[in-house]
Amino acid sequence: MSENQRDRADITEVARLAGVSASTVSRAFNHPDLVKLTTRRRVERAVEELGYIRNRAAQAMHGKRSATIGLIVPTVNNAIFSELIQSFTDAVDREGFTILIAAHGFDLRREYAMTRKLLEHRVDGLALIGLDHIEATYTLIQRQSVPAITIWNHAPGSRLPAFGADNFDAGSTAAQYLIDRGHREIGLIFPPTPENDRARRRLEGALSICASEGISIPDQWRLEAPYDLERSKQAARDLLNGETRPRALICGNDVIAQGAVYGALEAGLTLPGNVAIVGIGDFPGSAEMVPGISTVRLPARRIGRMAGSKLCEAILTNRLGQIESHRFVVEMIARSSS
Amino acid sequence: MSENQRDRADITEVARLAGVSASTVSRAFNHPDLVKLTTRRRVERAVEELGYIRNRAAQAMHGKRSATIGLIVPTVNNAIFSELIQSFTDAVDREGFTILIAAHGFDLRREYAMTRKLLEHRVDGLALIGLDHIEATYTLIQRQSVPAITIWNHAPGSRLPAFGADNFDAGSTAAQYLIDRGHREIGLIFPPTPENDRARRRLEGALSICASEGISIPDQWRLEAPYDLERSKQAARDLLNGETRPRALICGNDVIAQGAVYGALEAGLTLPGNVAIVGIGDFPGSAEMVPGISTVRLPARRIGRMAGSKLCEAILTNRLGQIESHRFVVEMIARSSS
DNA sequence: AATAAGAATGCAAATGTTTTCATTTTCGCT
DNA sequence: AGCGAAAATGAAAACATTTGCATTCTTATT
Repeated sequence: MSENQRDRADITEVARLAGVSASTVSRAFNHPDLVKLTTRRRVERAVEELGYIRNRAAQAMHGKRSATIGLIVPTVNNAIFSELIQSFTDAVDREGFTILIAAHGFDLRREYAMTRKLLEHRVDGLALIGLDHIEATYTLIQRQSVPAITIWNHAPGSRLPAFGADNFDAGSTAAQYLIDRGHREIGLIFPPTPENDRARRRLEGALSICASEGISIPDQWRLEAPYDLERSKQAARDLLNGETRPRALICGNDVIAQGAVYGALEAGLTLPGNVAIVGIGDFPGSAEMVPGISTVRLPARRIGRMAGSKLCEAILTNRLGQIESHRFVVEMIARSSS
Repeated sequence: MSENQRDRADITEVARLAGVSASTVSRAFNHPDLVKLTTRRRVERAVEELGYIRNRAAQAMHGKRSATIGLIVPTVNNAIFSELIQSFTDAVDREGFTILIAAHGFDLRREYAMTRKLLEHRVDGLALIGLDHIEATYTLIQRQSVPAITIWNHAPGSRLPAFGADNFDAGSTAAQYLIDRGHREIGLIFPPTPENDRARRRLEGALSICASEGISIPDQWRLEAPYDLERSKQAARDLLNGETRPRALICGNDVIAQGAVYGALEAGLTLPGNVAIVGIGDFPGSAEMVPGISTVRLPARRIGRMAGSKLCEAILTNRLGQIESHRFVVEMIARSSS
């Protein structure tokens, strides 16, 4: 039985109690300057007494904003995007928006489905990670004419405003760094790249530098591992236990680099003596680890903050479609792993 | 200029194009079995052609569900909750719900504000972390009669259904483990506990075991550090560089334990020879680290999955308010840090 | 004290759906 | 063919707000 007595007060009840019309209550919330101080007080008291909570859904129906922003990420599972998500969330929260979040697990078809889902909720803006998306996702966003941005990678000619670092640059920076220190026997551990433009660009950057320096990387020194400590640790162990092993390792990101360092340590190698390892990202933990991980810093917090505030700004000022991309510079951080 | 021509089709346009009434279109979405196959096809074609996306906000206004669930966490920033969030998100996604997420930074007043915010969006359910919340938050939830659960800690007498482990138990398990191995000189590094029931219970658990074993812990061996690698590393270094140093360390969670291990390594100590370290949580990375961190496992994925699916179930079947708490057992994982 | 301007408020329409109830269509039988 | 039942559809009300327009109340000015 237990009748679900959801007696949530609505605006008319508040109005009745305050002895005003519903319009006035609405105005008291949305345009407080239009209502006399004393009545505003009365409304506030009624709101308090009834425990009224305004209904954003009903607002949103009015062509008003839903005050939500959709954020679609590959995963929230590890350190990769956590700083980014946190700073993005903080930035939009400051403007009164709430995040609708969805994770697709590096599957771009699922990403499309989640995009649809978030659009059903009439998010006021949308943020995706990276530049690789299926055509359907792009056209969906375009047709709905919802302000959308892309975070984490920056490349010329991107179809949506992009806030991120040039990942080609990141990859080549890592490679150049090792080469500058005299390394020529270089191995690579990267995740699958077909649906991951960030990793792909990094890999391309690293390979292009190697090529231009006349360094070729044998196939058995090019391993694939997902962004997962256990798997990357295993990959590194495999690579470093081979009869011929590279003297340096470029990793697709810092999760892989962390795994690789552990793998190397367990294989009884010393860093950087026996093998040098560099990562990309400068994730939480990379600085504190012993040995600290040499890495190419992507300024996640700054990227998230700017992406969030620029998106909000575009929404609030109705300057849609003219969000300017921003390229963040990467920086090589040398630590003791290399 | 650039007239923002948001020509988003609505249900009546779809109806017009399909040559049916709006009701039929609505039914085609919500009760497909009630509409003839051929007209359903026609509707689908119209939907496709117009790029129509249904408006959940308008649905929600109908007393129908908003199909969103609010998740309020202290932080998404590091590894603490990432597994939990991911598994919770996956679980509710499977049932067609989307997550509205908010992070309050371990500030329970902000948590209250975010709770309000999410209720404005008419979330169908709400999940909070831990049992410490200000009174206003509890009454708010009660008054709105929104199904709400609590994740991560389980303690008798909790005011909301709780899905989590008994953190007192976790703390005492860690202490008992060290004591069983003959340790009596034990130090503690915990975060501030006033607004953090999980950490508080763990600390109480550890202290109670020590007390019952006749072990007293001097004040200078009890340090406070937030869940932050850098700070906890520093704390551990301070502690272990003192003229008298403990031979074992219990850490408030694995983030602190990881920092402590790094601190110990940098202080030139060997583990577990010079100092044994145990954490709580078994976060990602604790197993892979070298040395691996001995820790009390809290089954984050299982907790998140069950919490998500139980909450959805309650919402979908309208069995609100009768969600059953579930206590997950903890398990000591011995690795090489102790 | 009368008036005009401006401030404050209320009325009613509009928003995009879902759902109940009524009506129409279809279909199987005789 | 015609009937009744069942299936399919439509009309209209309802949901909780916002807002344009109209009305009423204040206040300052003469």
